[in-house]
Amino acid sequence: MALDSGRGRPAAGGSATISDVAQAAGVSRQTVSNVLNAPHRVRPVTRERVEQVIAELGYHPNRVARSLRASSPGMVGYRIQSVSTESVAAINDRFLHALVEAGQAGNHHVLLFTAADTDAESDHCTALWRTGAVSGVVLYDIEPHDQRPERLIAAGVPFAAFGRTAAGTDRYSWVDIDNAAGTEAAVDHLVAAGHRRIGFLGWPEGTSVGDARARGWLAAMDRHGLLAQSHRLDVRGPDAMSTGTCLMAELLDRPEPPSAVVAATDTLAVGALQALRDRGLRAGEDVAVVGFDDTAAASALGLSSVRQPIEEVGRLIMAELLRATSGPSDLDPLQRLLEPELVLRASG
Amino acid sequence: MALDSGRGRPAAGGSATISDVAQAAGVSRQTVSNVLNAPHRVRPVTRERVEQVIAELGYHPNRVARSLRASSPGMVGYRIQSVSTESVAAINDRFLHALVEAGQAGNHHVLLFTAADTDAESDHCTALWRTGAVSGVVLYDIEPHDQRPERLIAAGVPFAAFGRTAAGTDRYSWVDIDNAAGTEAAVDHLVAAGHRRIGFLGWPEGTSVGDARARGWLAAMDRHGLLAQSHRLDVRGPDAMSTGTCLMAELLDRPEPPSAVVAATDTLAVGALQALRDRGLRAGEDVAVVGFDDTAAASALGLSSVRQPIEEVGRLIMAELLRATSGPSDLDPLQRLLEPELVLRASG
DNA sequence: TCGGTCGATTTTATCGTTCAAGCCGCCGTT
DNA sequence: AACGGCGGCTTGAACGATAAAATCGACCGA
Repeated sequence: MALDSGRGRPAAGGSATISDVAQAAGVSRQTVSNVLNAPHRVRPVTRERVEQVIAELGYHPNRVARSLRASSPGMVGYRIQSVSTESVAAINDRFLHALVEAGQAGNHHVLLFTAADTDAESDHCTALWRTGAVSGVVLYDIEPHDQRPERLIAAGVPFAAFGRTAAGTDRYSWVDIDNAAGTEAAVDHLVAAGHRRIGFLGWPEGTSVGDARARGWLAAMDRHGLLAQSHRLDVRGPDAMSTGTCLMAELLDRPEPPSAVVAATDTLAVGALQALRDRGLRAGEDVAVVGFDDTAAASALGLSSVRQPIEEVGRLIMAELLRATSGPSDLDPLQRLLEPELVLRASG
Repeated sequence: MALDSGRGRPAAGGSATISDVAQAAGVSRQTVSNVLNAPHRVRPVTRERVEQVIAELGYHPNRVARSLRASSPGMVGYRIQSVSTESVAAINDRFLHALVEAGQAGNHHVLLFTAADTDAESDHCTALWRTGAVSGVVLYDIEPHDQRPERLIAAGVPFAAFGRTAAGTDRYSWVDIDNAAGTEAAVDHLVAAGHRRIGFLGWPEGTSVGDARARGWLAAMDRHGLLAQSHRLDVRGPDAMSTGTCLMAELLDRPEPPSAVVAATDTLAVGALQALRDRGLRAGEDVAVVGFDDTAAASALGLSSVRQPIEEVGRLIMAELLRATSGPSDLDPLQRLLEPELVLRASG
């Protein structure tokens, strides 16, 4: 029988190492390793003996050592944003959950960090990658002129993004929601229900998501030939419930108020519902309201809303990142636009 | 000048290693290491030369290798829960954010994982610890008869918990909110405002958080001698907005309805507000409502609410966990009860 | 009987870092 | 001049794992 060449500590304080198992089973470290990673190379008799010792000692291979050898940490970085006190209906937690779940399926974990702004985020991502702490990072909520993609490309950090910039999108992997199609679907539905004057509650111009949702409303209204009588029903403000209430009130005060509104987020839509209630109007009967994101608030309030397949986005992004980092070489980056889906409830 | 005994690859594909720096600066690896970790041991001239080479090569010490050597991964595990579709106002994201931020301050990162239930969570925590992936874990939302603490103690996994079990709390570190004091404060405030019939909207019995909040309401009502006329104003249901609406409606239908209610969560309180509106009653004028958690929804709706210092909880838990894992030995576990604070708004 | 192939296992080297011990030269002391 | 001490640096070993190469015996065909 062979002797183990490693040190002979008998599994004292910490858990057992591969050398402990090797020694106890009377084989070499490598054979133990093979039992775990390439069982077909080991004779069944030996394998069973080793497996039994592994069970007895409660041996679990050390991830850190494995990562060092494999020069792949099995980690993906993600910046957790500070919680907004404005938005009453966010979905980034759904995204994160999907990311973690998909990562786990591919034997990767998600490592969280915080950063004050996107510049600090880029720096942190770069540092994490340079120190070998992560094999790649995930970016959330990319803006049209976001600096993050180009910075990370310059630093050589592998990444995949939810959302995309205005330019250079062919150079990196992204998954995005067809936000315009979402608001278009909302308008189409409202038109089919007989509405003609359909307002839009949106964010101020300049965000990728907000602009796309506004564009969808505009395109659909135009397609139905309703722009002439509705082009002034497009109102904007920051993403807060109070904004939704104010903007809706403003629209209702018009000489020709809308009979329906499409909101860029559930937060704005919930605010709009409030404005209706303040005037004794009933959502869905007097005025139809459609939100965006299908949050818990929407389902609780019976608010129709456009649902993003955000879990699917998380899965795709993680799968793509793992493919890119563990894969053999540089294939074409994934660029995928997913369709949202209108969920109908009492409000419209 | 000495030669470096390590291999001589000139920093090809990946980033530079400590050996590359040593070779380029004409010193040994250990000297480079000392420049970074114990600068006082290195002569200023040498130090500057090495520092310059470090900057030129863009060298960043590899965390994985460092972790292996130090046998401390610099990671803390945390289970991210699946997102509830019921609760419209959760605060676990605030907790997680605080945790990550506090960890970063102590050079630790948070590693996320998912698990179907608390048993799976315990197993995953144990596996993460046995494989050396984390130096400890954080538990969220401990129930009275939660199995997690004792399981982790049995497995030897270091942890710190938000919340505590009914028994054995002296054996582990926890931070909890004095939930009873929160609802007591709410009742005290309402009594001072002249209310006598004060209802309670809570969860069914059996949860640590829910029971404590109910207990606080009961204790304060008793202390003010109001139980006789209000003991039937305690209604319970699952934590959903619709529940809040139903329960509130039920209370309002009583022959002697409450003039104020304390809710166990903002979700229930928001539902209650809805019930008031359905009957044309005004919150804060006709009926006072106080929620719990001070979520974004509360501030958006002008709902008075009991605010948990959850960021403080996150900071304390992370600090304690780092102390316990990196500390020299087993000091007494931290056991800390924090006071919540009543935030007054228009609803009461 | 000998070279060759193959399967099972061991040996060696390596991932990148840091701890512990060793070496060398300089200074001050007696 | 011999010695101890110390600052500054290098050397060797170790952390725990795995890829690649080497070893060894058995089996096979010529």
